[in-house]
Amino acid sequence: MRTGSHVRPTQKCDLCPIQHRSVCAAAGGRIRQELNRISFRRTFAAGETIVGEAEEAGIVGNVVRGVLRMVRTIADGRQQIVGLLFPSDLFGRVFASHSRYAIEAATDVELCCFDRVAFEALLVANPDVEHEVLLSTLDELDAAREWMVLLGCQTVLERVAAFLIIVRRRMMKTTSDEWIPGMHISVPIGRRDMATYLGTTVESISRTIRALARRGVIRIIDAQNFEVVRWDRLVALSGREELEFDGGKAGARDRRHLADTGAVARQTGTGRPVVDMEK
Amino acid sequence: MRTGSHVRPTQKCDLCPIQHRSVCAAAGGRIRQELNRISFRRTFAAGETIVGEAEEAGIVGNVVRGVLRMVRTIADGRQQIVGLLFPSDLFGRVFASHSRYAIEAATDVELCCFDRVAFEALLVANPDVEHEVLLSTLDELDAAREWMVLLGCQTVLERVAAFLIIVRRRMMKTTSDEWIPGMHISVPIGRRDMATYLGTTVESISRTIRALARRGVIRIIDAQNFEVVRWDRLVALSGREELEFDGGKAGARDRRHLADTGAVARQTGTGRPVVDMEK
DNA sequence: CGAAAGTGTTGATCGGGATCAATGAAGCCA
DNA sequence: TGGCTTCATTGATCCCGATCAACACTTTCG
Repeated sequence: MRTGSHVRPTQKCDLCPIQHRSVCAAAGGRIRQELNRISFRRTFAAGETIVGEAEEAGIVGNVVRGVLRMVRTIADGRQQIVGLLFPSDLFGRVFASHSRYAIEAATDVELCCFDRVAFEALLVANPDVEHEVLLSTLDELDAAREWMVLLGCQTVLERVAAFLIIVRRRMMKTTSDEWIPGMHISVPIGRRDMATYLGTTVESISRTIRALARRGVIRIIDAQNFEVVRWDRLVALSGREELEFDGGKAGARDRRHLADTGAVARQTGTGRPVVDMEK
Repeated sequence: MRTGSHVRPTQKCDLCPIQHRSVCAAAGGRIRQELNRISFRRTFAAGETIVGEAEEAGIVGNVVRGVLRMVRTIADGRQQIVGLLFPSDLFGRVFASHSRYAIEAATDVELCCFDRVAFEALLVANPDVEHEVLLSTLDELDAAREWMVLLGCQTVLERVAAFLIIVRRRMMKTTSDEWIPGMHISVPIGRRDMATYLGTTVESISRTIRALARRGVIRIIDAQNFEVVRWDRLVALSGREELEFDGGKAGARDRRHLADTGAVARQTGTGRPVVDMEK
């Protein structure tokens, strides 16, 4: 008994944990099969380089499992992580032959890869898919700018608090921010990467996390796992009453009146708040 | 004597100084006329707000003349400029009802505006134009990440040097970086905006610019105009031997070997270089 | 199994740049 | 013309966080 040719055989995409997210979710039927055809899985161990800095970047793709870091190294060896990529995030740079930063495995990772040129051709041939890529690029741009704010004018304490909040959101695959008692945050990367992402040092990261625990905001389970004891205080310490990091649509509050009434006026300096880490 | 209806009358786009740049350059014939139909010009004086932070953003468009700043204000009044927009840059956020930062006139500006929803419809109906928007969004993302590096791990001196280089490139409408003796840099914004963009203070900006002059790198003509005396040193001081800020495609050098051989290894801290501002 | 390397923590010290303060110059308007 | 505001600059001081150093603990590997 033969099955009709119109019955599609089970394909690797059908078993993919992220098939309902990212560009894959937007691709139906024919396009899905085309993606399936040109994709290939690769795994990398923590620390391996997927794409070297300024190297010819032949592949793009999705993170299936694990975390990637995008890292820029400047002349004298200083480094800055410009983004972490979690499952369902796109990695690589479409429509440019060279990446401007290295893409490395921050943990063991599993990737769904496409030949860059083939993927670009698919995008151009399928405006719906390209539209999804545009939407996700716009979200990444918003997130990058939020990070600029963090790096440009917030304290290390605020950066760490914001980082924990973001990690929770990304690891929990949720966009909601309600707090469940005993909520757990599992940070998938080490102090080094945290420091390189937050524009600070491992020592400052360590001290700041300890300070959060001492203040009763979190409880340290081990170096990578924390229990959130006071979610509200964690949010407050991040320096923003609303957290609009990635994906969340901003609230409607208009802050212009602050400047307009002169109640705050434009700041003279960076105006970093005084915080006492010791208590 | 009547002209044939196939002869298109002169339209405002035909007189536009940026008609050969931005999305307009990619739009030919019919699409150009459609853009022409839905666009409208508006001017704002320096300091005026085009779109308030987190406000319903009904318009997007192109900068025709002048400079816009995208500024984020956090709870206690601290601010960070997350981008400056020069002529031919797109402003506003397509495919989202709210902007995450205010868009303000940094100088007197002239804008070519579109109703956001109408522009989005045009993009969806014209994949070629949407493709151009994707390309420019990807470039903006690269630029935002370069800025993250600057804010995250570079000194104020490096930030100021990099800023001057970027301003020169954007104001001169060129992507080339060759240096002409007596080259002039005209900074269109004041110390306040420079500080808010560079994540520092007006005092530090002032001191750093003076230090550059004292070292013979630049000559100060007035507060906003400088002559570049030593372009090579300015580039060196920016902390990068190649300047890949916005639009420039990265060179092919691969720096992984540094880490791989352990010659530099991964930095422990931010490793900011020691510089003596006084000489 | 012991040496070596990597990771996280804590203490002591230092410095780049923020903050506070004061001045001069330039634009604005009644 | 003179008060008023904004802007740029310079000096004095302070402090957050980088740096340097030491140590415990874990993992790796010959």
